[in-house]
Amino acid sequence: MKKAGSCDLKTCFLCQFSIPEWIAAIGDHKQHLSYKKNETIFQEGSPVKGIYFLYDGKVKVHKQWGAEKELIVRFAQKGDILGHRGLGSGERLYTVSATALEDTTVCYTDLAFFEASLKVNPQLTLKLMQFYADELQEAERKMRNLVHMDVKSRLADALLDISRLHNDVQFTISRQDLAAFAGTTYETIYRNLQEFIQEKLIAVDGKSITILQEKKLKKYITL
Amino acid sequence: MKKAGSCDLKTCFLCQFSIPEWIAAIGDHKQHLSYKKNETIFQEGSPVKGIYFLYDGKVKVHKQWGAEKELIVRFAQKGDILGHRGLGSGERLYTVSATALEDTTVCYTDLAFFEASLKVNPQLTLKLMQFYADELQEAERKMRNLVHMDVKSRLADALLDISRLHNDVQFTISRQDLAAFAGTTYETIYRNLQEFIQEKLIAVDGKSITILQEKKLKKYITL
DNA sequence: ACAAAAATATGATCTAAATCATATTAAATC
DNA sequence: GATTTAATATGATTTAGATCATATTTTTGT
Repeated sequence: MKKAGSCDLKTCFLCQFSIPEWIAAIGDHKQHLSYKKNETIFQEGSPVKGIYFLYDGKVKVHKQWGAEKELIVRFAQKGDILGHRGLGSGERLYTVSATALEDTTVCYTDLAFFEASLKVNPQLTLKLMQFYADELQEAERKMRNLVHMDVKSRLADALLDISRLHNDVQFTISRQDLAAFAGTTYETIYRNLQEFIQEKLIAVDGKSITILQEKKLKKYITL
Repeated sequence: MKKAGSCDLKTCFLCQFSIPEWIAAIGDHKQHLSYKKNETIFQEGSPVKGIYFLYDGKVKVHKQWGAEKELIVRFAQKGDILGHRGLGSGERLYTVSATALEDTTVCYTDLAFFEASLKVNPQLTLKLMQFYADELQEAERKMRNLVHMDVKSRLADALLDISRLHNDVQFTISRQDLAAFAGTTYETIYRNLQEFIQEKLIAVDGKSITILQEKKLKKYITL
């Protein structure tokens, strides 16, 4: 990680929902940081010192299990807030890790300033609350999928999810990460991807995946 | 469901975190409702008209899957807020159902009034946000458990969780609900409960379960 | 109080998906 | 640019847990 210039004060969640008078204060407090691919931005279990906003690049938010196993909880993109899970009523520890999937720059705010921002900007608090509600809905939907859907359906869901995020039928992701996101193993993802390719629902070229028949993929989910 | 008297204006989440001047307004807007055991308070997929606060009784918050299968996301208790998952940025539909596990009374507020309350009481908004953060952490922890822990460990976790909720090593729950909470089937729960009984970690009498050795149960989780 | 429905108990069977094993290829690092 | 490390490919084997089947007990509605 190294420090870099400053951000445009427009893009991130914090700037977008703060009152104009507060933006200057944000400028004073924000730090611009950059991370290389595969670098850890913060680690599950370590104390929360601040909140991050993704400025450029791609980040996975994930939980570790032992040495080998992980679960990817979310992929974050430009503008997204990172580290807000630490704001609960319990101990202030990150409950997830964040790792750069490509070279990434983020804005960083220490916790005290972020909490001050919440006090000053009711709109920000409200939006953040709404964002939590959305994430909670999604987490619980995924929980249900893990319990009641088979891997192939979960893979279909994951692919559509990632496609929606990228706003493109084509995107790039490792099988490993896909497995951690769908809540299964590499081998199982490999086999089910093969099936989707055979059925011509997707096309694959290296790490690049293209969704060919969104409709049919969707049918796997409502089963 | 039938309407009943009014509540004490002290217990619920809304009253607890609103400024004193607002309490009168709450009194004017709140409705006291009562539900019999097994009655549905609200149903997944139906439009959100308001927010509920559990005043007395016990409620399960759950997602349906097809006709037979469910996943219990949370057990709610006195004071707890219900229906807040519907406050996300998307369509205002309940994403879960709430069903009374015993005779229950709740306070009800229409959505407009609740949103007004949020505007008037920054403290309430902040507390609600914190509550979301906690629930999100918990949901994601459970997701990880579903992916990486076996049923026996998840059952141990569920038992400890419920015990913590009731603030008692003894509590009452159907095997069916236990299965839906641990994300597995009745039969598997039955068998694993037997094992715990054999190992003398718990004692069971009808629907009543007593945790005998909390320490040892906990060990199952950190595996 | 009684019939119908739901929950529980328990064994037998089946299967999806995890694990293991081993090449091959691609990517990062010094 | 060579070497270590990580990701991918693919078959074989194992296993946890779901499903099925059926009997008994407990609840609940009328």
